[in-house]
Amino acid sequence: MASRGRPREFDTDAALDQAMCAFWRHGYEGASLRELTEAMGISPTSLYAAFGDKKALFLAAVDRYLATHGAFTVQTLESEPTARRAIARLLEEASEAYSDPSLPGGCLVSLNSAQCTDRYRDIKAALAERRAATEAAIRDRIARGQKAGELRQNADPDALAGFYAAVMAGMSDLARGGAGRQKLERIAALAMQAWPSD
Amino acid sequence: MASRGRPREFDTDAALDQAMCAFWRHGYEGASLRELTEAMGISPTSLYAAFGDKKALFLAAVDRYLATHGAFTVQTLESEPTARRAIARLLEEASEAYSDPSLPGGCLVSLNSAQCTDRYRDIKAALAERRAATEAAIRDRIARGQKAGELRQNADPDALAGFYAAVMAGMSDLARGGAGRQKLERIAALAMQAWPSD
DNA sequence: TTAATTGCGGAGCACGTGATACATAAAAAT
DNA sequence: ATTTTTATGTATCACGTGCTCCGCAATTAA
Repeated sequence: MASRGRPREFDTDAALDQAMCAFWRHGYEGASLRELTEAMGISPTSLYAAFGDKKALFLAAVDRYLATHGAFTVQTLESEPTARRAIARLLEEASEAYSDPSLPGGCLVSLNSAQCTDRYRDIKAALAERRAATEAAIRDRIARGQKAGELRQNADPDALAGFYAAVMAGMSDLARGGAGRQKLERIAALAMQAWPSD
Repeated sequence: MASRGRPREFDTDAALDQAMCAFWRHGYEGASLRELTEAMGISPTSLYAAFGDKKALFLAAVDRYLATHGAFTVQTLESEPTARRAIARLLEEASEAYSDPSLPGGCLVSLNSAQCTDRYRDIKAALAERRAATEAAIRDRIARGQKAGELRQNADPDALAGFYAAVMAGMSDLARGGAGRQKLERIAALAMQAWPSD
């Protein structure tokens, strides 16, 4: 490999983590270049050389988020034996993750979907894509359980997925407003009452 | 009355309606002075003379919203005979209101609670206050129904209110992302499955 | 040693923001 | 009529934004 010129004086991944936190805390537009560079510990020049522009940095931070703090969604859906237990644990994991006092609170993707202005339609589109992917993953997991005979045949995986996606969005929203883990867990428990028995 | 000097050349209420729409569409920070003045059809000077500053205009627009498009919440909670029917219709009304194609979509208060940056803490606080009031109204309606024997005694009005507030926030969020009335109504119907029978 | 390549920091650019100063216009009070 | 009060339009202001230019430092290639 042996890069030619002067080597980087900062760790790209560590800097990206800091950028992710800044975007998580203040949103895409709310996180100014000044805040970003200060959090990352680098100068604007280095930021643009390493990541392109603010938009590209944000998208990289979103991917980073989905690979770390947001990874529980896909993982949980895969790791439980039944659809019902998968959704139940998904909501429990969300309750814990969204209310973690050592983190900005809520879901980075949900928050930025709501926060981001129409001015940046490509970013909104990218975020909408991720959310749609999550909802699709929920739907697929439910449909799989239905095929396995866990749910009654007239249950609607699409409607259920929409419902649980809305609940998670609402949980993220409330968490951002200061709701604690216990409150989120109560919401999660009540949401499971909507599960079609038999 | 007989105001002393030169009379206004524009209708204050009509201008406020336009400002409300602009804030609803683009959020507090996203609605620039230029957009506001163009929508309201007045100059910056007139705006500041009539409403104070951007912050005061926004708060006035929020009150206007709650008195018009957002009035269905309180009204519905009061006008139905049982708590269950009140909540059910609340969600149905929200499905319709949030997905109205002739309006910006979602709830102005929810959206701005999520959109508004930490930079404007007083605005966030004012919005949080309104949301808390709505959740309290839901809780009170449920508690009233419980006292009337509609719900079983071990039901938790506080938890239920948190749940339905979260569902409404999620519905507003999804509506903003383009979800139609049918999708919201399915969410509403599933949310009612969480209602404690007997 | 010399040249080429790449990263770094500070200064600063063009632009959009919320908000205002100023002169003028239109009404009531004297 | 003259003065006083209020509203309006234009032309800005100071500031923060995302972003870049330029001179220099640090490394490899020849």
